[in-house]
Amino acid sequence: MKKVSLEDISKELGVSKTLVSFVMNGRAKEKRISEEMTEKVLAKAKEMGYKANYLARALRTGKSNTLGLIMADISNAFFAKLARSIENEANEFGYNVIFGSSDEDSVKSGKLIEVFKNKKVDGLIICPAMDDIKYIKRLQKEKYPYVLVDRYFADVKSNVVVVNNQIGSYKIVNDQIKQGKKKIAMVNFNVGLINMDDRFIGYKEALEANGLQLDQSLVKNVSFKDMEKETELAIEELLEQQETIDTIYFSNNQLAFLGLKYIIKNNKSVLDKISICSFDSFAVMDLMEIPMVYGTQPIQELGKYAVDLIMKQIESDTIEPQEVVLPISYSKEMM
Amino acid sequence: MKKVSLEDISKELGVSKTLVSFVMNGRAKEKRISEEMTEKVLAKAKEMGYKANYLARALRTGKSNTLGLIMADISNAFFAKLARSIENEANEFGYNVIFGSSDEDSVKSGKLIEVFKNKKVDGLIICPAMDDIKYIKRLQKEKYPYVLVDRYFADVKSNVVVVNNQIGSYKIVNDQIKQGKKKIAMVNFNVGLINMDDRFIGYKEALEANGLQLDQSLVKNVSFKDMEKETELAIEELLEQQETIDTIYFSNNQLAFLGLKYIIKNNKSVLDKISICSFDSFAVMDLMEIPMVYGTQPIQELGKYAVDLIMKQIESDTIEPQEVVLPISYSKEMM
DNA sequence: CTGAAAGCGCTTACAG
DNA sequence: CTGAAAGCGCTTACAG
Repeated sequence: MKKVSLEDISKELGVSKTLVSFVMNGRAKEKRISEEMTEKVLAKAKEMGYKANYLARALRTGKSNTLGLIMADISNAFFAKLARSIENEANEFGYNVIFGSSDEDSVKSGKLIEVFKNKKVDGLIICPAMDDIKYIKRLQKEKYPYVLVDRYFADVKSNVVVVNNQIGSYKIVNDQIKQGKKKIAMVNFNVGLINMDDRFIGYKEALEANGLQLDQSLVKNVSFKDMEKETELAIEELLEQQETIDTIYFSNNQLAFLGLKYIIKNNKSVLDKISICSFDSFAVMDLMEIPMVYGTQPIQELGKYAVDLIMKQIESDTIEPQEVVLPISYSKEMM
Repeated sequence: MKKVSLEDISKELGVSKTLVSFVMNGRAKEKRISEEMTEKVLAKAKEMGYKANYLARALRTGKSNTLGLIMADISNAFFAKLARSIENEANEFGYNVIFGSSDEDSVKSGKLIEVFKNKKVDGLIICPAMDDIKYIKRLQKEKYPYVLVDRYFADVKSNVVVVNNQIGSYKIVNDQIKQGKKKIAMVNFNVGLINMDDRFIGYKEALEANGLQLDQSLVKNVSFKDMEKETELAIEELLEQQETIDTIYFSNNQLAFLGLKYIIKNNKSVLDKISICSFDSFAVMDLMEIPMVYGTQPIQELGKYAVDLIMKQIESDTIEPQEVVLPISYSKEMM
């Protein structure tokens, strides 16, 4: 392991740590340290293979140049891409990212928040689980820099970066109706997350706006824990009423994936009669033979804005919480 | 932000920091601190909302309880799943993970290694890019705990966790031949990575073992940087000779995805004549109408073994480098 | 232009 | 059983 410290260099050179520190941090000019001294220090540092210990610096300055990222599950394509986008933007500011997955479990996210704070991350980017509101409130009170991505809480004024779930959902469902569909089923997450709720509201409003009745038997809710099984069950139940259904609308990519998988395996021909649409896309949707309508979230932008908002907070102590709402795009022209 | 320190508690209670530290670290019994004292400290700590500053602890103990993870690109499904597996296993040991993507660029991975080391991660898990061997050699010399995943270098004895690329590849190609295919094209990465090389070797050996000639015009190499364009070009060139081809074999999931996308868009019918197979799978392969043979890597195990190997190194200073080679599984029974 | 010294918040020999 | 003190490796007022 490395062990050359500032002190080692200063001793070698018979100068103070202060001087070496200034030089190593590029403050030589500012501190009016002579050119030759600067050169000498730099040369010696290189020769000895000096590398600053960021931990020590962080302890002293209170800045770790590390961001904490908490998502439901980094192995999910949406979050994986989000993580990458956040990583890239964080790098632009000289930051690294430490991450953790909550599995939509508030106990886990609570622990992650705690640990990351104690590791002195300069800010937290969180895709909060349902019951995380208590932690978020505390962060808000402590003025700890954080930003919520993908989901948020109506009760806490936060820095937030999300897509417009309601409008996006409305458009997709409205498009189905305009195409003549009248019995549109929805498979949704029941994790109590506002983004999922909004997608449901968009669905409902599209129905209403077109004079259609909301039929609760066409709305299926699925939990995170038993996602696969419950999605399959939901599909089964829906297919039992298949004469009365002409569209199945999935509220996110995972549900769409699981649902389609089940349909294709067990009852593929039903796809001739029933349209599929999804709020969210998964990678190869458009490689499949099944025509589908789906939204695509601007993940790059979500990540970029999230980091930018964190940085603003880190740089200036108090800023008014900002809400960034981005539009989603669609797989084909819709009205 | 938090600011309650050990000292604050010790002052409140009129005891020493030492005592408080022992109690907070659960060493009260061991240090024979009285029950009541222990209780008092714990109560006060809770009351004041004390949280240990891990940075300070790390600086003092030399252990940060953080692992550095460097992959080509965390947004790639393979690496995303690997990251998750590593996260889970690291958590078991009380560790967190800081990550970075190299984009197969050795300059980037070099920087990441440096930064993570200076942030004092206790170990590095690396999916090395082609020219990373120089960094790996240095880590080896410094006895810095690290493990290579997915790829390795024949020149440096390292802790390594990989799949058996050569055998896996052999089996897939051999299976095609047994099914009567004679003209098997391969689309491969030319990033100079040993895992990719091994997949090519497996391909070659399967041909040879079956008395078939290697035809270089059927082997297409693609770079990481222009992956999409070059894959499309490769497919185009292969399809020009389509009378002479009966299988296209992709050496990883990304190439398979891009290649299939292009084929489906531009020349779907060709799939009636040409079989597709892939070393690696992507999520929805088996939802597609196209029959495919593909391998599936034991990603969970890769991550688990990687962390376990790192932990062994962290716990005992010197261990003999170990190589863990895991088998891949296949989408259907093969001979 | 340069240095001595304090301090960030811990842990851990050492001493009693 | 408990405490005073050193030290991890930095940065930064303060002084000259």
